[in-house]
Amino acid sequence: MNLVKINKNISVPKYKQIVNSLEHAILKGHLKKGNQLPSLNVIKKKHNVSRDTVLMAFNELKTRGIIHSVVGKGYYISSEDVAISQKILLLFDELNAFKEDLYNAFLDNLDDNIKVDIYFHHFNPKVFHQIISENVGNYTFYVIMPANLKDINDDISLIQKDKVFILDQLHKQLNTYPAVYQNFEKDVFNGLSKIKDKLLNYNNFKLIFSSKKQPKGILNGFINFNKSQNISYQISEELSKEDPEKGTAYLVLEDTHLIQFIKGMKEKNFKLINDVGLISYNESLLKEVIIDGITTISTDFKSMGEQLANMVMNQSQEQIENESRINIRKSV
Amino acid sequence: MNLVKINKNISVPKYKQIVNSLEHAILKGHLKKGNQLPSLNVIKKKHNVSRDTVLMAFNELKTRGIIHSVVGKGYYISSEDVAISQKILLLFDELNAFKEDLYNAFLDNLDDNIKVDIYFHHFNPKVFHQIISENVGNYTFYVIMPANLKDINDDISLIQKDKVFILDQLHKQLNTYPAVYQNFEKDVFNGLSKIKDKLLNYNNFKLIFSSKKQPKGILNGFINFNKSQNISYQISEELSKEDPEKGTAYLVLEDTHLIQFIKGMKEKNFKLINDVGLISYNESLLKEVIIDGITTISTDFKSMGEQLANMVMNQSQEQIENESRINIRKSV
DNA sequence: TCTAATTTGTGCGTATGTATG
DNA sequence: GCATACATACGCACAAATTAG
Repeated sequence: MNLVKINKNISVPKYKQIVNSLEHAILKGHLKKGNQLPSLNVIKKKHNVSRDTVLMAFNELKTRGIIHSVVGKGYYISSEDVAISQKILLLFDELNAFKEDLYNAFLDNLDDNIKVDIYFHHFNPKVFHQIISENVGNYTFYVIMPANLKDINDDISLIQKDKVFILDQLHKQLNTYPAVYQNFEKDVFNGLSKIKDKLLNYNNFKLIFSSKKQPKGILNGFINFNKSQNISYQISEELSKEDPEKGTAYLVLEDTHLIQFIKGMKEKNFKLINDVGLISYNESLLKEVIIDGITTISTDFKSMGEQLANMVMNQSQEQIENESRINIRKSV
Repeated sequence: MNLVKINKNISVPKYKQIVNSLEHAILKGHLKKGNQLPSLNVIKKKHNVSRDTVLMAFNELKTRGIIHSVVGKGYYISSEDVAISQKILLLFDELNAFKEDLYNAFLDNLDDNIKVDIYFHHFNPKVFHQIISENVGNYTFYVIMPANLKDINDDISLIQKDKVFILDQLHKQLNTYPAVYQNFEKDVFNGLSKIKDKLLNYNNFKLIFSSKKQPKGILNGFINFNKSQNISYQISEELSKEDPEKGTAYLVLEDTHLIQFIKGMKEKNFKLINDVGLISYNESLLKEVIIDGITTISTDFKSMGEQLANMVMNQSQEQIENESRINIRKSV
């Protein structure tokens, strides 16, 4: 068992590398309370470092109460409570309102000694590549939201495998990584199924879907639901001038389209439920009080953050399907 | 391998020649991420230049994020992207929806070769201190949103003075720094003045103000306005069970209170304008379509981001008062 | 534990050329 | 022509971190 690893070519000081590798060995259970450490001279010889360098490392561990020394005998593990300060790289797609709940829930459920740095790839593969390649080796864990980016497997595989966690969209290529992901197809299908009676009152169901940013699962869930219920449906990138059309229900993904829809409704003097139906994607505070409340199908961002935090801290390798909820209100 | 070339007879400054030749070496693949550079003294001796000249070159590369240094060890390549000309540290208070417009406008108006890293201090002075002290010397510019944090002058003064820009709240202690700031007192006073006729229809005006997070200027502007118009007013930390009260206008700062207010209104069967008045602080997409639109007084976050970008790129040392708008709708 | 060598980081003083008004 | 500011360059001294012997 090689407890200590030293690379003299990197910028991390040698004594710190010794500390780090011993901490790691304790964390992995290779060193237990009461175990004797290799002597100063053994490490010195084996790794070609100065005796003082090893001593510096041991002194740091001693002042932190993790090891103790017995004169004439050696150094022994006195506590397995290493509490090493961990750093997490959190790579989001973009900064938007929905990140707030997720990020705050993640931080709230992490230990205080864990530091989180946020980066954004803005759906740009080059930016993604650069962020990963420049930070590989600098963090304890890497939490990555790939969004709709494909062909990022090469980048991610630069990182030590058991340090990676995937968030939100879990593509097939990333299927081997632990993840807290959203099953969009199921979320939409199940959400819509819960209000299928209401939806059957409309003679058409329209999805406003911009394929650039949104996960394809939403599209599939929408189509599957309509086929299963024999509902006639349409898919469109944007709201057209004719929208909202009487007798039609709408599933609207972006809030800008939501606004546009409601304005159009007011112009035409349409009433929700009576004339048109409206479902919005992803919950936000204010949707509860728009008109008589807008029905939303939404990722539970708070639970996503909580589960992610637990997963990272326990170094669990599961793939957890995160919840989605439908908030049924008087809009459909 | 000769990484550095200096010709003292040409007009290009020596330190720039060092920068150029190192960039060239990275482009040619002679220097890779993690490689150690020759030490200051080695280059000094070999090329017969001053140690300060080499230091100047290394400092430029450091603020661009291309190399980093470790005291007692040396300089190391941290990024092979030599196209990056500047790196900016952007220190926000917290991640929330309002940062979206600001951040995107900032990025859109910056040159492509400028990199921006985001940090959050979460209103915690210790976190603030740590972020500053860990990153001093590593960035070309530092954009800081102090929020309501006081006693951060010592931290900020660790940074070279002409590299600092202050955002949003400009306290007296930070008065000497360039800034894009909000004059909250004026924003509120002027905003309210524009609808004073409407406000005079109510017999009381209430501000829901939580002193922990919100800038005091809002409070002052509110009080000044009411005194100038002889309007009776109240200030409260939370909405009480009696709220909303008939005949009273409300200025509500947080969206959670906004929701609470509207729910209370519906329970009591109150109508906006007829029974109560409502003004919300800071614009967001959906407020336009809540009931018949909610009047908002709002910082113009987009313009804030634009002005900030111009300011940083021109290294302008002004203090710019950013606009605020009142969006008059049918809620008061 | 002590000494020594090497490294970066910082501050101060000085000198020179160049651009600006 | 003169005064001023700024960028460039050099030299020296000392502090703090790293590593060796």
